Amino acid sequence: MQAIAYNLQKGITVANSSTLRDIAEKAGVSVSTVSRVLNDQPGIGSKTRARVLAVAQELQFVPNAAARSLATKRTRNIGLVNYKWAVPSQFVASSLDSVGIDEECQRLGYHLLTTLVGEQAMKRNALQLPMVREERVDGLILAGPAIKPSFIIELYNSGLPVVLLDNRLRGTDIDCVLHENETGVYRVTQHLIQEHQHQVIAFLSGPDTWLSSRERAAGYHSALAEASLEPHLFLMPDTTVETGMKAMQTALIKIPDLTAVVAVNDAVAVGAMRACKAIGRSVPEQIAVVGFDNIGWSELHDPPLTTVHAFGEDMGRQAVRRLIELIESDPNQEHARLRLRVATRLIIRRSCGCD
Amino acid sequence: MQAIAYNLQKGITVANSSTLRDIAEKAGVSVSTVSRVLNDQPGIGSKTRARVLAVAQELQFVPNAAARSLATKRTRNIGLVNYKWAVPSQFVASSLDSVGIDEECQRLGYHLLTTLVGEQAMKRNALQLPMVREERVDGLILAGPAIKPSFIIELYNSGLPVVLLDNRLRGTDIDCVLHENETGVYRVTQHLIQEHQHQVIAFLSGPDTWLSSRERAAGYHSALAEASLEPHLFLMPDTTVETGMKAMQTALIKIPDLTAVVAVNDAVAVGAMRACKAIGRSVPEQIAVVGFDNIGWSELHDPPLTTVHAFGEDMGRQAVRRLIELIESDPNQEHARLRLRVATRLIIRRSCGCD
DNA sequence: AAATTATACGCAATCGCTTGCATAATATTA
DNA sequence: TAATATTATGCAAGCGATTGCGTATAATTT
Repeated sequence: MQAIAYNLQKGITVANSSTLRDIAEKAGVSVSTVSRVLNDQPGIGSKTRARVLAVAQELQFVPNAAARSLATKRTRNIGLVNYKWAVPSQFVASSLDSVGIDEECQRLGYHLLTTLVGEQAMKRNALQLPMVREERVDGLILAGPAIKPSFIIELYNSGLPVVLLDNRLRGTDIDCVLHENETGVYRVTQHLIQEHQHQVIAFLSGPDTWLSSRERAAGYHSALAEASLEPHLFLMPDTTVETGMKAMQTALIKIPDLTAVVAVNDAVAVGAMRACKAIGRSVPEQIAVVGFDNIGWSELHDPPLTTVHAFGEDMGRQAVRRLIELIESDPNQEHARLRLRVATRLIIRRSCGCD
Repeated sequence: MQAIAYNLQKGITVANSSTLRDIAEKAGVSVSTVSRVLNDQPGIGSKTRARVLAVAQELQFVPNAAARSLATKRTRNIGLVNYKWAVPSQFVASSLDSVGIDEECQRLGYHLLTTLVGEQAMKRNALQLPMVREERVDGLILAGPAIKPSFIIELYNSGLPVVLLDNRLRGTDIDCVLHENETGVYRVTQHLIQEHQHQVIAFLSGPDTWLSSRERAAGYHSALAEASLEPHLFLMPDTTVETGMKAMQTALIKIPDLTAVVAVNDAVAVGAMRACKAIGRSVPEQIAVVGFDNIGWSELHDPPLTTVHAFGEDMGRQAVRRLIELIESDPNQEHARLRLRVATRLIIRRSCGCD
């Protein structure tokens, strides 16, 4: 093995980055002038301004976050609160949100503090969240339907800007960004009905306390109602593959002539397909199955899953934009509540019967 | 729909949390005394101490992070740098690390700043990372094998505490925490040889620049050498399902009598199985396939994947512990480099031929 | 040219907490 | 009991920014 020569110089710690004072001295002006120049404030002569800017450039000045925060009461950090699923695979769908969130933060010069909250943590007061208590964030994105209403309310009432991701709170005007759940499921259900002439279609739904479940169920219902078909709804306590399997088993027993299933998400859909396979019913020949989310694995399944693509990355981006809007807006000035919807797209593959 | 009544009081913004001064006045002592009490420093009478503590409790005092940082030059934030995969599904395996990282941070009173760096960002100097430039973190966890050596070196040389997760840099003494890659793959390969009498076994490896790939390949090699079998190594530019499929196709053509494959990770293994299915070779009857990671879906695959379980959560936890150790240790005092290995576990399912 | 209004800039306080040093209070020793 | 060593506390100067207010210059108006 050949030794690799890196230019190691640990210990020669990087020089402390320069301060406003350094710039001020070198440019022969006062600290406050420098501050004003660097913050694009008016009232500074163009000549001075140029000189200061030049020196700042030369010294590679970067403002110290702590000092700035202390003076301005703003951190330029935002917090992302995710639910800590007991089952790790549940994280999959939301990981894409994070990508969008991260990118948009970077783009807008914000930093992202993340944290997971479990059932345990949600029993305590939300203001006990470390990042909130210690005033480390200017605002929060609360992601997913599993964050408890009381938790949300506590944060919202504290005055901290908050936006909900993939969730909403009835009776409040908390901003949120959501998938077009209803339309998405409506379309895929309609597809089953119109293209494949299914008559007996079940819906495997998540908890009724989750907005996305309710809305997706609504989409299912309206598609069925439109075709005068009878709905069959199955509620599950969560939306994992395992739960999907169980629900599907129940469904198959309770509805002998079942020919199609729309699942509240892809994980459940996969579970449903496994259940079918387990009792020897082929998908999609005997039972059609469709999902929601379009997670990576849905394409690789056999048969490939027909599903509704959720643009998680865009959702994340929108949430960040809105949150920063709230943060930077004048808190005294009333602003309209915003509910953003991000469109979905039908992804036709084979599990619906298409080929 | 029934209206839901929440106790909304937006605008009644939470009272600014109390400061040292508030406590000092109420307790009739000086600010510095309060500070000393709250930081458990010696030299304060037990009586005063008790009184201060009581008042602090009563006022629900929480120190302001910005002020504290400004004074101490420490943030109690650590940064997590992840590689921004082009293919979203690549995120899956590392998502578990994050859980451990987050938990351990919370436990130790630190906060987690996360960011994704893509190829683009890695071309710039690592010190340009926003969270580093603005001194928002006390240390960094650099996760995954795709972070460029030059990037790592730049950070390390700056004196910022750094620990590598699932990666290592030859010729440096940068701390890292790693899976027991070699042992893990050695075992699973041995299993194929000893329990299933395979003689022609290929290894589908990731880029040779990735430590985990090299080490896993080494495990494969030593198991084969031990049994005097001839190795067949296939290198891939990345480790997605798609790449795995392609690599497997090549392998099947180049080695007609191939009977088993060990994949550098589960995604690749899934790709390999798909390739087999595509040309009608059954797994495990005609070709055995095993993986590494034990991601959620590996159990659900048909056949269920035999693999090596990687304890990602523990890795993350260890990384945090070590990083904080570095952060809080005296920077002048030399400390030994640490390379932590987290053991793996063989998960026998059906894709190897067991039942 | 004197008076008035703008324009540029500096002074100094402030944000909330830490910490070296001085000093008052108490305990120890001779 | 006086002298000395301890212990407990306060003062005040930072840390690195922002910002209200005052003032010397320059520009404008009579």
